[in-house]
Amino acid sequence: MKEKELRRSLAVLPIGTVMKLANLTARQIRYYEEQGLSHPERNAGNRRMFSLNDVDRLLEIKDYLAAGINIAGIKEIYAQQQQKAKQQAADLARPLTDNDVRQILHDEFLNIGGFKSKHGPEFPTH
Amino acid sequence: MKEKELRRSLAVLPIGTVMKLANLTARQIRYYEEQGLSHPERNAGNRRMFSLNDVDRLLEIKDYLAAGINIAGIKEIYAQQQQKAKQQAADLARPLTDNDVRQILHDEFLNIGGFKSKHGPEFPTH
DNA sequence: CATACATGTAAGAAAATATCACATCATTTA
DNA sequence: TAAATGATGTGATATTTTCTTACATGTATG
Repeated sequence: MKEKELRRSLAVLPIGTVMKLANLTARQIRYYEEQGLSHPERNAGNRRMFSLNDVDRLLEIKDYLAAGINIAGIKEIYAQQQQKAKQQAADLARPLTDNDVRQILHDEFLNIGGFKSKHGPEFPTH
Repeated sequence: MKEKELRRSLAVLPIGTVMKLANLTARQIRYYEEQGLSHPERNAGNRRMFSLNDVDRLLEIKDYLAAGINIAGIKEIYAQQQQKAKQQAADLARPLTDNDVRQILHDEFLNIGGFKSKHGPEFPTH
C-alpha cells in the first residue's frame, strides 16, 4: 500500500502536537535534530513540520536513550542502518555486468567442488 | 482495528495544515464550524486542532457545496445521518424485553406459515 | 575536580491563529 | 428593480506558538 506510506511521511504536525504525542519537550526534540538524529521539514515560515514517521523516529530515540545508549551511539546505529539500506538499494539497482556473470559462474563451479565463494555481497539471483 | 479509528480521531492538526490538505481558506473552515458543520477541538491556547476525520468532513462539505447544495442543505443531511446513527445505537444498546422475545417468537411462527414480519427495526439475534 | 552530555530556562523576534467588523458579489425575494 | 441573504474576502488587533541564541544545571566519567 503506497498510499499509506505517503500518509505516514506527510509533514503535517507542528512541534506542539509532537511534544504531546511523544511526550518530549521542545528542547529535546530540537536537540535530537541538532544532533542529526531527526530531520523534520520546515514550512514557509520556518516552523518545523513533522510526519508520523518523524514521530516514530523520536519515540525510537527516546527508547534508545532510556536503554542507556547515548546520542553518539544512536547516531552510529542510524548510520549503519543507512549503510545497509544504501547497499540493498545498490544491489537492487545495479544491473549485472558481464563480469558479474562470469564471477558468479566461476563461483558456481568452485561450489560444486565444495569450496566457498570469496565474494561478500550477494547479487540478485533473478 | 480500533487503534486506527483512534488515530483518525486524534486532534493533531493545526488549521494551517488543514488549509493545505483540504485546499480551503481559514475563512471557509471557520465559517463551516460557525454553521455547525464541523467541530474541531481546541487546545489549551484556544487554537483549533483537527483530526483526520475532521479533514474528511471538510472535504465532504466542500464536495456538497461544489455539487450546488447550500449550507442549510448540508446541515440537514448531517442531521439525518445523526438521527440514523442514534437509532442504530439505540437498537444495539436496548436489551430485549420479554415482550420483544414474545413478538419475535410470534413472528417466527408467522414466518413458518410464509408470512412476513410487520416489524421494521431488526433486533440483534444473538 | 574538570569535562562532557542531556536538558532546563529565559529573552526577544517572527509566524500562526483568534475574533470581530466590514466589504463584495451573486442569487433570491419582495 | 431594490433589498435581503449567503458564502467568502480582507483588514485590524490581540494572543499563542515557535524560532534562535545564550546561559544554567545536574549527573556521570575520566
